Amino acid sequence: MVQQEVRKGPWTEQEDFKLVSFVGLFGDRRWDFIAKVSGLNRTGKSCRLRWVNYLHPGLKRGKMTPQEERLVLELHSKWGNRWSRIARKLPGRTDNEIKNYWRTLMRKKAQDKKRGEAASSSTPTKPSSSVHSSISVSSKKHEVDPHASKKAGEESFYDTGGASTQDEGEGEFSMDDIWKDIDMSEENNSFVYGESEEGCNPSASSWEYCYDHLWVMMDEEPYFYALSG
DNA sequence: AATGGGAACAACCGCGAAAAT
DNA sequence: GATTTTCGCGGTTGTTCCCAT
Repeated sequence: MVQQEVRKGPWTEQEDFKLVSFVGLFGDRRWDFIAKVSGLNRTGKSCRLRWVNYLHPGLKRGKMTPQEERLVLELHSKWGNRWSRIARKLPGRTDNEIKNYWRTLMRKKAQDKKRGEAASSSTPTKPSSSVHSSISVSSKKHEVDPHASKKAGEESFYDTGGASTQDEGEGEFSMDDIWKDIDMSEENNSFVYGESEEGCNPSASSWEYCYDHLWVMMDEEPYFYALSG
């Protein structure tokens, strides 16, 4: 049998739309099934990743807040590289995001250390540029702002609040539209999302989307709030 | 104005665990 | 109970963007 080649690489808006639609229909569990029926030539794995890290509603985007940064450091010291576990304590953040953040932080630290050593052996007065103090990594790039944008075309696309300003033609819809669309089709019966009993379906990251359209944590109370509150 | 380096983000891969058959 | 399939996690790499020089 001739198998269609599996697509890889960046997702298009059309693909996103399809995926969101099918997750709305079948829930965010049966990835292999969704990958097949949706006609996306993607693996279930790829679909899941895209959903969890990017399309999942309730995701925060933009730079980590100082509280989140602190929490990540604290939890990492406790649990090590248990990214998914750490992510569960930071509502709206994904393990991938935290992992990336941590990696960047460590790299910065390493570099800084190196520079510091080099400086002390040659020109001792030279100040090191960035992160010497452990936490405040807030870089010049993004302010502490959930709406902080990064790449052009992305911010508006995934930021449910923003107007769509995509500049690379092709897709004419935004995530806003996608969610509106889903909402419309689900409007009458909560969020179809998952055929689980209560109309709520525990997702991989232990979030739930319930009748009232509120995302709530499943397993433990959001540590984040406890700490920052 | 051009360019090089660093930071942030997106996505893939491999492996192990859990669930289904 | 054994085998197969699917899912989730952690590690890694590639790409894009921004800032400083």
